Amino acid sequence: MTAIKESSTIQENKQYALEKCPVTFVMEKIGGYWKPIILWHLSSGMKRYSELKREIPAITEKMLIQHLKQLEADGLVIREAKPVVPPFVTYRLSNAGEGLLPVIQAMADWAFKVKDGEFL
Amino acid sequence: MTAIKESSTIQENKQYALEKCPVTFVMEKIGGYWKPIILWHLSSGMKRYSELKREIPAITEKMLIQHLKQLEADGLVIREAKPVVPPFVTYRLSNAGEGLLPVIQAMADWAFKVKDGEFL
DNA sequence: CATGATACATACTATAGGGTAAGTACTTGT
DNA sequence: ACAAGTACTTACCCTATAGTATGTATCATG
Repeated sequence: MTAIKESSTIQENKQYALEKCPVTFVMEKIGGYWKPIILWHLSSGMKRYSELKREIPAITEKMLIQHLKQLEADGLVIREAKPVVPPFVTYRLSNAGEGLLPVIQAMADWAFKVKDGEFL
Repeated sequence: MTAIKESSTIQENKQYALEKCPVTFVMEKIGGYWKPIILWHLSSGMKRYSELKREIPAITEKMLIQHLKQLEADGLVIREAKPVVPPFVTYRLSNAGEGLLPVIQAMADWAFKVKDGEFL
């Protein structure tokens, strides 16, 4: 039954969030600073690890690989490695990852509207 | 000119993010754990502070007021206080805040699709 | 035999965000 | 006189996230 304790932490309330707020469910997958940027760059197609590194110069390797792993674990991106040397590894969006593109697009639309002063 | 330093922190790259990734611009406004939940609850109309508190039982007063202030500062919600005692304060979405509803909706749609196994 | 390229891993530190607990101001009700 | 309700504020702590720096395996090439 996994009762919810009175003293509430984020961990303990994830179930609550899933039930009551699907938005938070999404934020758990693509929240944080770098994930949306990575997804944004993968939306234009499959990329090598080193390509992503070049296209997002500000990211550190630790952040890049860490978030790629998490996105993979969450089923949003697919990693494919060719057993050659030097390594050849590519990342691309899964079906679920592509399903996020409308979200990304809605965000981008809103951002541009704000910048164009459309809400003033 | 505010040149961008080589050693990059999130702060220093906010400009980059705004130019290159509108998604991050959105995350800066509604990222974090509680903001989307609050917006979600405000999407059904104007609410009193105490109503929000009741509807989101897991949130602490500190978090609630802190994020309401930030959302207000970002122009996403509008605060209205009646000069009575006990205080009567309401919060509602601004135009910009309502402009986020499609984003919220797109997120919710995706979350439900994931839960329904539509991407398997 | 050292260097470079690729795709990572790991140890440590710093900062931001969230959580706990308690206090404040003002007035009505008992 | 005291508690209760509303909308906060403040001080302190703790953890999750981000950043810095360095190390690893493999093979090709000079």
